[in-house]
Amino acid sequence: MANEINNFQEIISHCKEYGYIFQSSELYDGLSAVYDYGQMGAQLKKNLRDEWWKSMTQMHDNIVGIDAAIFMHPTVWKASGHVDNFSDPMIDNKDSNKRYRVDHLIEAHVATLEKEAGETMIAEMDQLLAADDLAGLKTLIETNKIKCNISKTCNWTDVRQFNLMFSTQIGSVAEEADTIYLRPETAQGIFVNFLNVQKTGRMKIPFGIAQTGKAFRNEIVARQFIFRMREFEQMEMQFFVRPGTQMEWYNYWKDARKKWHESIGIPAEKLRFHDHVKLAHYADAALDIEFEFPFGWKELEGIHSRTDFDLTQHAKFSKKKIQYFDNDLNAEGKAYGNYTPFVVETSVGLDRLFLTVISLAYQEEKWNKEDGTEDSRVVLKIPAKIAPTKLAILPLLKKDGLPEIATALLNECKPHFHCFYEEKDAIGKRYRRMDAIGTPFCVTIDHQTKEDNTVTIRYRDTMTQERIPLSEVKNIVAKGCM
RNA sequence: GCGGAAGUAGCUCAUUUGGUAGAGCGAUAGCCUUCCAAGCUAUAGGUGGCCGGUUCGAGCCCGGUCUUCCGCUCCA
Repeated sequence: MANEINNFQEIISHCKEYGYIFQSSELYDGLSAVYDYGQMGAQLKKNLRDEWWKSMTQMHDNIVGIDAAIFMHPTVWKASGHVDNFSDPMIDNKDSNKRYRVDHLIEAHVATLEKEAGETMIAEMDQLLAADDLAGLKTLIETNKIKCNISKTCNWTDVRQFNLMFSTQIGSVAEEADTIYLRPETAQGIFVNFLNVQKTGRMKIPFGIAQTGKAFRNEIVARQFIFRMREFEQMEMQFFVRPGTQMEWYNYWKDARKKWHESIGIPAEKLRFHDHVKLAHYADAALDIEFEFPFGWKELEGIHSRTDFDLTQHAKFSKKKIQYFDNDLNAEGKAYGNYTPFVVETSVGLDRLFLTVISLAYQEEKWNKEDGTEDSRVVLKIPAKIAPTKLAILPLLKKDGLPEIATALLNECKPHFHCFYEEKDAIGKRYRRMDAIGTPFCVTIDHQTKEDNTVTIRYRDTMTQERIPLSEVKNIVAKGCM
């Protein structure tokens, strides 16, 4: 484990040194748990996003993609339950440093009381919660001598409100009614557009709506590099199904999503399922696809069976009917008719996926050269199809007409994939630089090229090289990146 | 949020008890060489995270603060 932690720090350093990830506002000492993607990182992230987008929307006839706004009507978050569930009064015990949700603490205490006294206390608590009376809640806890389970003391901090949603105002006048939130999840943008997409796209159930985009959570503790950030990007797809079939689709997507991760080079043994025991208020089944990060097994993607909770809630809060008319015939030969679809959600953290790919790709290699001396390199073995730069074009010398041939090759290739051209420094050094940023293919133009129109192609992962026709470079690299 | 550790050049680090900061690698320009970090020359890059205090004098001592990592906690 010590090695792995060490390794994790080296990955973080490497990400910075080679333009993958920088801390946000580093010039001003940084902003906690916010990161920027650099020139290499932005491209890798885009490639991951594109790969996901293609697998969802292009490869499934019945899934379409949308791009909903980050700002949404405030009532959306009341309907979704985020206003109630995302902002909880909390209190800390100063002796044990244990933090409790105030309502949980009081409810646990109530469970030890007589029925009548308990009900009185719950009623009092509800009143205080409704009035946002934080001082009153603390008084309630203290007068009833509610103790911490660990320290067995009543040494409490003040009750504080933690709201995991960021808020801001729309319009220039700061009034209560104008407060809006930065979305804490992208899913609601899909739910509120369910009818728009279904009707304009003439979608038939079962069908899905996919979306990628930023979401924001004011985490109490945000840490572990880009694993838990305050601003992060989700890639999610809501799959609308006929009520009663949700478990079938839940299992379908569970397998489909794991296979997708494997398709971008994540080894199966580094992935596992983790079923949720305690379910969220909206779900009837939920699991995580976990990856073995350098700091342990952690959630990479969530698969949730969200029932009809979200659509029902939005129908209720908007006072509009959100239903689907299903013309398919059931076993009795009658149309299924009107119903509120059930939803199976797949939701990946793009930043987590990025971290997964980088932590798998990062390798330090050592070997002995022919003369017996030791040699080494740091290489990012990013699968070719998601690597930020696909091909480096390197004239062996920057004279004798070699740069001209190289430039012509560059111009031929760059409309098709991302290339990098370099004529400085010894060839070995240039190879190492390409290893460090994860370029899967290098092509070197030398004097022989002028004679027989062949070049050397050098493979990042094996460091082997072979002679290929100059005219084949584009096709070979393009094929290697599929 | 609590506790622990840390912050010196792009990276990795040095700077013995307080006396105005160095190296290796890397980078840039040039020469030479040419298939796996070669050589030579030159150049750039740090108000020691930031603010304050003690001191004749602080990278070093003290306080605060920001950031990161680790453990706990939290994660609808």
